[in-house]
Amino acid sequence: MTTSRPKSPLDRKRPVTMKDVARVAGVSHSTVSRILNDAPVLIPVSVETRDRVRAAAAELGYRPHPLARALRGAPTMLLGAIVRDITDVFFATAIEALSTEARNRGYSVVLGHAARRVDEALALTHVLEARHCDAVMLLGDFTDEPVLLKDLRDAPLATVAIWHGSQLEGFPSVSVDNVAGVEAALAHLADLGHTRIAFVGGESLGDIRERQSAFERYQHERDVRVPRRWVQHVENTAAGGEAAVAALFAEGDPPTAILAATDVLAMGIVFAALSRGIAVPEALSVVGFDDIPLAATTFPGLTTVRMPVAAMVTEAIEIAVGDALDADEERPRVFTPELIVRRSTGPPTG
Amino acid sequence: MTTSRPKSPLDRKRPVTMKDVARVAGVSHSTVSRILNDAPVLIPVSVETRDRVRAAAAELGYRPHPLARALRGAPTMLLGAIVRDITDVFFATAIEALSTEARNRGYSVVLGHAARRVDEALALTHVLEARHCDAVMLLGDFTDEPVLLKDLRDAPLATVAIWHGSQLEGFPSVSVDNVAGVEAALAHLADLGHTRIAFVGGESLGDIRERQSAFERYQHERDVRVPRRWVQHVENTAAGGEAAVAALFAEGDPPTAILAATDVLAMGIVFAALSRGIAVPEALSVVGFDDIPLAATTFPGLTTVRMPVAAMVTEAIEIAVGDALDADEERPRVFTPELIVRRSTGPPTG
DNA sequence: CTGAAAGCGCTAACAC
DNA sequence: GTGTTAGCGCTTTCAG
Repeated sequence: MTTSRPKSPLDRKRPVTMKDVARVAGVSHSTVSRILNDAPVLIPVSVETRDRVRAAAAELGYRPHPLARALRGAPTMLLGAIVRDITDVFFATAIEALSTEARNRGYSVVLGHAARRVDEALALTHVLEARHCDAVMLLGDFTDEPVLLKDLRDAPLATVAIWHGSQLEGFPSVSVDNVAGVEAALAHLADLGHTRIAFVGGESLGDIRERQSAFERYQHERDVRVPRRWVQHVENTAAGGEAAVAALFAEGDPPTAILAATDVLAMGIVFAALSRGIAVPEALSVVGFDDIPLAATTFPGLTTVRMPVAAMVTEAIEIAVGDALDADEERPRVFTPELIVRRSTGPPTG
Repeated sequence: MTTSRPKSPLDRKRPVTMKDVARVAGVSHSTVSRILNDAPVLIPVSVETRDRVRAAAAELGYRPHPLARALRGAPTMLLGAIVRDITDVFFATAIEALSTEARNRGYSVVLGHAARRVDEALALTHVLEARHCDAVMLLGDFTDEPVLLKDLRDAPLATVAIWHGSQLEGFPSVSVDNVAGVEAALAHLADLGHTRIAFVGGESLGDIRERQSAFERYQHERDVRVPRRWVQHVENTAAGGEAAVAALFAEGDPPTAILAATDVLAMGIVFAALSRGIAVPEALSVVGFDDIPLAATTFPGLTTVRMPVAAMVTEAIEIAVGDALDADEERPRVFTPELIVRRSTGPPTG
């Protein structure tokens, strides 16, 4: 009796059901359910049967079948995450945070991976119809995937948008105060004595766009003339950073500091600068945005605007599945980022 | 009729069921099922009814309920992915590839995120019991989570291990030929004229360990004496690379080339070298492992051993859910990596 | 060609 | 205390 294995790898065939447990324990199907779900406090069950049933369940290696439960109306405890590009380090970090926070609440994350499908129309058909999530979170900007958004809007499914720039459009959203972040960064550079500051941004989507306008407005308000060349649009990769540096330092009159729209870009910039003998921060200060893990461990450590990723993600989950059932709470939650000063910024020399 | 919206955002309450469609179309429940599932080729259905039903379904915005289907034995089309650390760029890339390949086959990926839970015993309880996946893939080395592995082994669930070092242990596995990769890298360095080669590796898990032994064996076989200091163990981050460079160049007698166990490390090394005025590749050649996206775009481009990620992931999916039902196909599939030569390696000078 | 009915595994009234 | 029953939404015989 005690030597029987709960389950051999071979009976992968038919999973053990409650009925099996019931048969072995010599009770009914529903009694098993009651016991295994700990309803007993309310509806008393004899200790004896309980033990018998528990033993049987253990012996057979019973595992509840979540689908059947879900069919009865129980939540699936699955959170859909549709992310633009999980290859982007920032979003990978965000997914990790999402996964962690979700798990703390008993949820798991299923990846939507909408990323650039041509048959964009199918995105939802797959993500939604086939995957029973309790809610879905949009990570990043999806304005260029209107079909997805429409489907989501029409679906009987709680959806919340995170980092979708600030522009809400039918979904509750969680975003970051890009203006505050940019201002903190620029104020820091100004304090150090910089006046010749360039901006480098990736694709003009959501947050990136906001950061750029914040930059331009800030400088404009202070009557700082920013040469057109000092606002660079490149790919949001390290290579993009390299390209930006190339452009910025091609002619004379280079900036003494660069505000990059993301840390990935910033790292590319630092890398490119170092490799052409431009000392950081002595000859060039660089500040990034996001505070991805690499930002701290890279050398020199990157001064950056930290995104409160965990808090934002937590809030999003709360909105999506939380008890805060304030119906149409569509007002955006905006979080304030924090400037982290490391080694990549310093006073301009010369 | 034509102006009725399929569904207002407000009836998030009760999803439209087949019964609803049936009622509207004036047919039975099961007829709807037949039509909407295109069984009609075999079991003919009058064109008229079909159209009527389709119209009704469209009008009501009917969406099949996947759980009910799954309950009937249909696969859930969900693939569990348990990954050590999704923050690791390499694994993030792998997840992306997995997601893409999975989607090509109609599957979605649910993130297990086993990463370092103290209550490791619960891992499976959550990952498995609550999430009806058709199969699960283990990405990385999990030898330090025996409970997880045991649960998985006992579960009625196809599991395949990818990048778990080579050591199979009860699961079919897909891995990479680390020996071949290391040999290619070392041969390349030797061709360039290097003899003073160091190895830098992260935590001694799975693949990393294999790469280190491959390195040691290769040198040993050629009677190359490797000072103990030339095999560095550091954190698998850019900071780790920095630490390794610090150690390697602390005393005289530094190597002229470094083989890093991962690209992240290699990047840290290049970064650290550049920042202390050690030219790459003139004064120091660096080769990485993995070929993460950053490797190509970084400056200088990283010479590295490319991991055939997509192919490996595809194979894993094939094994897990494919038709290749060769029962106990537990022989490991091993893929051969390919050396990609970029700018971070060159002949030693001086 | 189409309807009735059973049943997937589970929970929750509602009996006894 | 415990068994019976119904039903979640869907597919699938089996009868017409």
